Amino acid sequence: MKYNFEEIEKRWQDKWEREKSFAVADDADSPRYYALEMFPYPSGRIHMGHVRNYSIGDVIARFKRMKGFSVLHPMGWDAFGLPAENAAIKHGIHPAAWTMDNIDYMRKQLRRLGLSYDWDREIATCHPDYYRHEQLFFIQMLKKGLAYRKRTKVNWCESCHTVLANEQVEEGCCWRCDNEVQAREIDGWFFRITDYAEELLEGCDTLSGWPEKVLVMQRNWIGKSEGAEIVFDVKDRDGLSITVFTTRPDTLMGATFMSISPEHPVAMELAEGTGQEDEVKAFIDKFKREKARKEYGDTEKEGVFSGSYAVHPVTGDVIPIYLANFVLMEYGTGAVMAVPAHDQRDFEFASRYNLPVKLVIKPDADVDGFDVNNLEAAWEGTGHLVNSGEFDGLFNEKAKKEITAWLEKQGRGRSRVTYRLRDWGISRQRFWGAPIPVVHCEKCGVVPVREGDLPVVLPVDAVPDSAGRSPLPQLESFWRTRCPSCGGDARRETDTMDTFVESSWYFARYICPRDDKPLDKEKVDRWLPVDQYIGGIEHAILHLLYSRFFTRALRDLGWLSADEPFKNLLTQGMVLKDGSKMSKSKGNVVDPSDMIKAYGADTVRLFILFAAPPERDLEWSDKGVEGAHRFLQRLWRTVTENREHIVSASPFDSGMHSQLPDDLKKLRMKTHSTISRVTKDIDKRFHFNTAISAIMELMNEVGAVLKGAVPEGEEAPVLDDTAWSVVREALEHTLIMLNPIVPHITEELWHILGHEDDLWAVEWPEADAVAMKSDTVKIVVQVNGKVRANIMVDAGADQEAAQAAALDDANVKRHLEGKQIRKVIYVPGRLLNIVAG
RNA sequence: GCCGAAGUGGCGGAAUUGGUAGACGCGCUAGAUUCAGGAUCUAGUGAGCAAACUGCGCUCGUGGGAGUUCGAAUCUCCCCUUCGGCACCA
Repeated sequence: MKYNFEEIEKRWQDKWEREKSFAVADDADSPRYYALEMFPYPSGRIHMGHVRNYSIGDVIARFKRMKGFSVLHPMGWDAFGLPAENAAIKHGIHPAAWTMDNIDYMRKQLRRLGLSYDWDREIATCHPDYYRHEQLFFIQMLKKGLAYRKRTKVNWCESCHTVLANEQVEEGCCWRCDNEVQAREIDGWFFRITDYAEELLEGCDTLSGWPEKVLVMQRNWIGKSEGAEIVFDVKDRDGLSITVFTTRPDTLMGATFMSISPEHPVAMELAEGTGQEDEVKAFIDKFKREKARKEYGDTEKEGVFSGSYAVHPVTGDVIPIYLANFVLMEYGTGAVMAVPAHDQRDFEFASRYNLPVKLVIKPDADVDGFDVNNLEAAWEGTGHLVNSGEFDGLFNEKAKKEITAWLEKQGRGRSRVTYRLRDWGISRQRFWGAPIPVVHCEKCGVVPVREGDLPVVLPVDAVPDSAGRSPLPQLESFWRTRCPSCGGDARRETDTMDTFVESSWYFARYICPRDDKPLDKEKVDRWLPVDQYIGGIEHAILHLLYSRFFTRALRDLGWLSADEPFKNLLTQGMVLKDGSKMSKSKGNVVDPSDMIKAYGADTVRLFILFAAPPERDLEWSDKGVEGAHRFLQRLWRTVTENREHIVSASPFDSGMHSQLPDDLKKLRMKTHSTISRVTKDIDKRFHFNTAISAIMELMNEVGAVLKGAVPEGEEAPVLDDTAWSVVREALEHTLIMLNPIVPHITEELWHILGHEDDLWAVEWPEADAVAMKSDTVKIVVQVNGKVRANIMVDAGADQEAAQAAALDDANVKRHLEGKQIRKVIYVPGRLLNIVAG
């Protein structure tokens, strides 16, 4: 009987589809488990990264199902996005048609992998039935102040007439036309994610099922820092003051000048009437040009004197105010007090412009190369305060609090927490996205679309023009509308939402995918948070942070109760070929479909799960795939060639274990220790590679038993009924354990062995403790820490017995010759170490 | 620069709590089968030393160096390399 994987895989896939085998009931009694993989962008074809992601998820889903859980395991499409627009421009096809074609093709590819999805729950985010709910959320967020509109600077390409995302700006130029990108101020929509900064940060501490790496990245991204705001009056300018933010209020007395961002609103005002106007204006212009090019990061620190002075809030000293290119308007207050003695950036700036340096914190211990009178670098460490008047002698960490308190009392400052996180800009001047559901009315201003009028449908009779411009602002049938408030002429918003908005709540929609309302709270609360989320590390910040925010926003709108969307997260590594990421430009792409055609889905799944643990990068190996295929061939032959004997053998009665001959006891021990090992590897660690290798060992042992039973000159093994029973037990458990990994071949062999039930629905086995117990155990004997012998002792042997047996060993004797035994360490069942000298 | 992860045979990777380093797979070598190739099966496969008996035995070895321990891939410290993230965040 030949292993015809193509025929076998198709037959089972058809059956699963026909019978909706993996559809899950919402109200099942059994415990629930929500297994989810990041849904794909329908780019055209699936790639190996998808295969890996979805194979991992499928093993978990199938395993949990066999463990008795009701498993929710859905799939869908992150279907809005720029590639569809590019394809539209290039091929003159509507983004919707292109996207739907891709979805149809990729759905077939996923089905061909035998993934156990509940396809009835499939969603595509470009469908109005999906995004209409998102539009409702938007309106509710708008009413709650969580969505708002503001004017802000963006990357603008004049020749393409569009805003570019940061990642589409290459060295200051448009990625498409190479035109220089300009900074332009335009209106855009934002989500107030900063309102949740603290909660998102604290939430990180509750995510014990997330990789530490991702949590670190999220915490850094949120970037909380605690410090103080300090108000400096500007000299001779009545009422004008500048507020700075600092994390080092303890160094206040060392402030010798002030640096403000060239974008600071008072920059020009400071220069007026001082004779510095021209220089300041030139500097600001230059800064704007360079900023558009995004070159800063390692640009040299530059600045210019503003012409004005600030008054030190404690000493009353007058310090110059500079414009400095490294001060960011977006962070803090856009102005800093410069303490060159204790901040490296200020130190460099001061050195360049010959500004005074005042040491106010003295290191407690002698520091190499530290000279109070001749600083070579800023001292950013701890120490005690000097040159600080009444604060002298304080430890600097304590001084932070005291100085802040002092300022507060004087009304010159207050403690303040700042976050690096900015509000989420969701406006896109693109066509292929969910329309933002508001209208602009000359009388009423910005008015949300009435909830009953949703969805605002993206027209299917328009395409982007050849330059990539969205057709919406020109499409009168789209934008011309009436104001929901006054009924007068109004213009629809033509911006669409960032596609990350769709992926911020799709995991909740899967729970009630056809519901008329966005979310059925009762159902959603039953399933969320997702028990296991699986995807690439590249989403460590964006998608995962947005989803965490959106979940909270939905919670506060009353749509669900969860705080966090994903309880456990597994970030899988990349699939590499020849040491680097597969890419068209490198020409090292391996197409999953080619592999499935040549070896079958089971082989591809087996290889990809075997080659590396999930979180690590995986090196693709054609030879390795062949090896995986060989293993399945061997499994196939072992079962089919011995089919008759196995089928007629009675199931093994575990009560008979003690009466088995040693070789069969050994095989049973292997069977059950493998069950134990595989269960742990899949359930606790997701280390499918070691689970598979353990099953391979079991197969090797079955093979050895069968081979050993082949009489001289014959081909088939000859065993008695008891032995066949034990072999049957081993092989059937092999099929069960392999089923989540290679579901088709195991299902087929299961039926070949006469079973009529579905293997995927069989209960996951428990290891038999009796079978795993052995009468004797092998222990290692060391002399002075070096292995000198392996001996067999009774399983319960005490140290005395083990030591006696060890001393009986010739090699051990030899190494102990002429030596005194000083100490013996005994680890029962493992080792005996004799220390002698 | 800062933060994080990782360095184990020719390769992918194992090693549960500090207890036989190299499981499993790939590759390679030899043999069986074969006209041949492929496939399959058997044996071997970290580096060395030693050995014409038989069984073996011995030394070294997890990026480098120190340390803790009866015992270290595993724990501590220092250094090197690679990858990833952040990058003037005041």
